[in-house]
Amino acid sequence: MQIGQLATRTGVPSRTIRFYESAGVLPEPERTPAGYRDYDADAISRLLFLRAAKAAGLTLAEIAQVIALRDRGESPCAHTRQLLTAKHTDVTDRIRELTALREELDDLITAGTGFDPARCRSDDVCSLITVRDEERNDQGL
Amino acid sequence: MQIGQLATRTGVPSRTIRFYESAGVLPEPERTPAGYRDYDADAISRLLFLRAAKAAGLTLAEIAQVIALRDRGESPCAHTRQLLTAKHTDVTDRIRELTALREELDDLITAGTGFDPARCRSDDVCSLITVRDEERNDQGL
DNA sequence: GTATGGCTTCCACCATGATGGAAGGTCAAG
DNA sequence: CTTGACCTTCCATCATGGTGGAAGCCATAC
Repeated sequence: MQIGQLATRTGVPSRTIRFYESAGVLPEPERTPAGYRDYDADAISRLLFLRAAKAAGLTLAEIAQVIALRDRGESPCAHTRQLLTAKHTDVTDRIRELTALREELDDLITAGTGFDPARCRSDDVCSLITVRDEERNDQGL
Repeated sequence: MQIGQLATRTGVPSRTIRFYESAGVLPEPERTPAGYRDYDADAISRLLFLRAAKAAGLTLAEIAQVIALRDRGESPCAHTRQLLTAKHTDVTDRIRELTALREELDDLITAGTGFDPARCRSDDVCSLITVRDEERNDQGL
């Protein structure tokens, strides 16, 4: 199967598939006499695994580790569990930090409530709103 | 205080402090006649907050907004509260996403405990992850 | 034959969050 | 006066995860 069909079947753009290959996350496939990448069915499960692992929050480097282990004939299960557990710890830490930050935002909101809105100078306000709008334009927020 | 002393006191390299300034996350400080940056004590708390917020996983753009709000804490208004609330919502969304990810990781790890290693030798790279992903696809997620 | 679409490679670029080095100005001590 | 630490600016580079475009094969349809 050509790269376009693999892309269609997995929902991963051809471009990104080539990028994954160049990044060492996917193995180099066979080539047709014309030089086209020629994938077998295994490529689909690999890409689906890749997609799933990314959805689970693993980086490409971490995913590459698991694939490399598997390619050496070892069972990646233990290693994968180790990666998942480490990731779980990371996420838990980040949630705790974000929760603390949310409490600070809570305090700021509470402190802001009850002040006279009439003191709102349009110059001051608009500079904040402007920053926000610029970010929206830049990042589609 | 010069940038080096600020760096020492906050644990943030001079280089990074200048980068933060160029990125608009920190205000431009006063300058000595020689052109050296001259910080006041407020810069320390500002940098420490920045470091904490960064540790919480916020982007510099997001931190810049919150810092701007802190700066304007003495003249809050409806718009600033609106922005605070929006920021609060963003953080809450992020916490929810991370919590979902953590639960997914939890499930993956739990499912992997006592996992039959024989299943790892299927044509999947590691069924520890792909099995879960297939279940999720079945549910239309 | 040629138009079209798909494939190839390579190089560049985007955002994010920095870090490194070069070249030079400033300043206090010896 | 020189040395060395510190400061300045600017440009380049890194890692991450891609996206975009150009130039050029390849295969098929008309």
